[in-house]
Amino acid sequence: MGLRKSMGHSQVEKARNRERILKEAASQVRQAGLESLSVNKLMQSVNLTHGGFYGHFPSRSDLIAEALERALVDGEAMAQAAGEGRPRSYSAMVRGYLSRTHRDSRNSGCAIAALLSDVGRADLHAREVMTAHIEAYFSSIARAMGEDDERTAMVAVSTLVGALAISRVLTDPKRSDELLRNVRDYVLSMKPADA
Amino acid sequence: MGLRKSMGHSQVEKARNRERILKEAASQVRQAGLESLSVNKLMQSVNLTHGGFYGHFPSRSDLIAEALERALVDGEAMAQAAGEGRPRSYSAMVRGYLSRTHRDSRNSGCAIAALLSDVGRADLHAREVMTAHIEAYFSSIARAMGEDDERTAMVAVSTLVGALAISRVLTDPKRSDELLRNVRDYVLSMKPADA
DNA sequence: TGTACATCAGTGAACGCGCGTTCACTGATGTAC
DNA sequence: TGTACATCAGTGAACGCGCGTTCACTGATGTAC
Repeated sequence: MGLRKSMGHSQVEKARNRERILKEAASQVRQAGLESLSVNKLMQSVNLTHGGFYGHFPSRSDLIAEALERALVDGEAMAQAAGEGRPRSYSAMVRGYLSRTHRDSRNSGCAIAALLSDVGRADLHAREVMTAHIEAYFSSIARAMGEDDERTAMVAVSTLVGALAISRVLTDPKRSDELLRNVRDYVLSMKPADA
Repeated sequence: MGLRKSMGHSQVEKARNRERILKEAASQVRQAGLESLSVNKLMQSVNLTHGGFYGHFPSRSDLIAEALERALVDGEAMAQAAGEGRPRSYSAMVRGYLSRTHRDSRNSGCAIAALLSDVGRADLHAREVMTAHIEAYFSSIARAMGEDDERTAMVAVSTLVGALAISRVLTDPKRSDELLRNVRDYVLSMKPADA
């Protein structure tokens, strides 16, 4: 039938479409797992046809790798959003991370927690991508704690990520809230006596 | 072609085959994720044909639910194995959980860590199955700590599970080992002054 | 113990379906003059 | 500014493939006598 409307054929439009595809892919991957991504469904959900996909990405697996990176970056951007330029305090980071809001917004929150066990069994490239973001998170938490070595920060990150992921499994909302509160209070107390 | 050999047609054999299918399914699910399970491949890997599957399970999704439960039970059995009847000490539990051996044996270790983010986005039934095992793990760790409430145990479990899952993502083996050691030492120190 | 036969565990061809990927095509874009 | 045309973003039919599931069939099991 040809083109349905006056649809975009400019280079600007192409770049915008690539961005829309990637953003949607990052969201879908975070919601349903790395391997859940379907080229057909993805293109439909940004109102394009499946054939056009290959003008933007060489293959589904390349897209997945980029979508993982994007999901991780988006998660960090969200964490810093409330910080208004300056780095957020340790307390604000922990409270935000272990909040009910974060637990309930899987399509925009921390992608480390959302894709942790998926990436643990994924190919080396995916693991490299996430490793870089985990290391960055270690540093970021260490800085916020005011520690000069990362040892406590590694523990704190393990606890934050584990607790958030577990809170998404527990079926009783009250029990899940309770876990978040308990762990939040504990992790807050991990920071050495304040400045 | 009919049957290839004198293959099992007895009820005893059927029960044994069901068990083989389920055990293999639990292993595959743990290795590659809940949704990775393929009826064809699964039956091939236990040397049966795909059609026979439906004599054992009503559908793929029923099998997945049973395989998840099995994986969780197997993981607990493994944790208790070294205990020789008596419950293992807190120290032994933590050291075993955060060992390189456990990290590297994904097809027999703790299924909570292996399937954490998968189940976090799975259907209610899968979440219920894993919730029961998480709660049991909270209790088990609380008992081993000698605590009368579970609050510290919830933190310890979050930390153990998070650290194990992260250790499977990190691409540098030395860095992964370092994480396991740091978290192990920290979690060991969470037990209140010994009896 | 031996024979006749109903049961049923497992086989393998067949089904419709959705997948990732390819490709000839369409028509708007944007450049050359 | 206006016209001619090469480029190329996006379309949608088609491909081979593996999937979950069904089913007529085979032949060993195990029961009735």
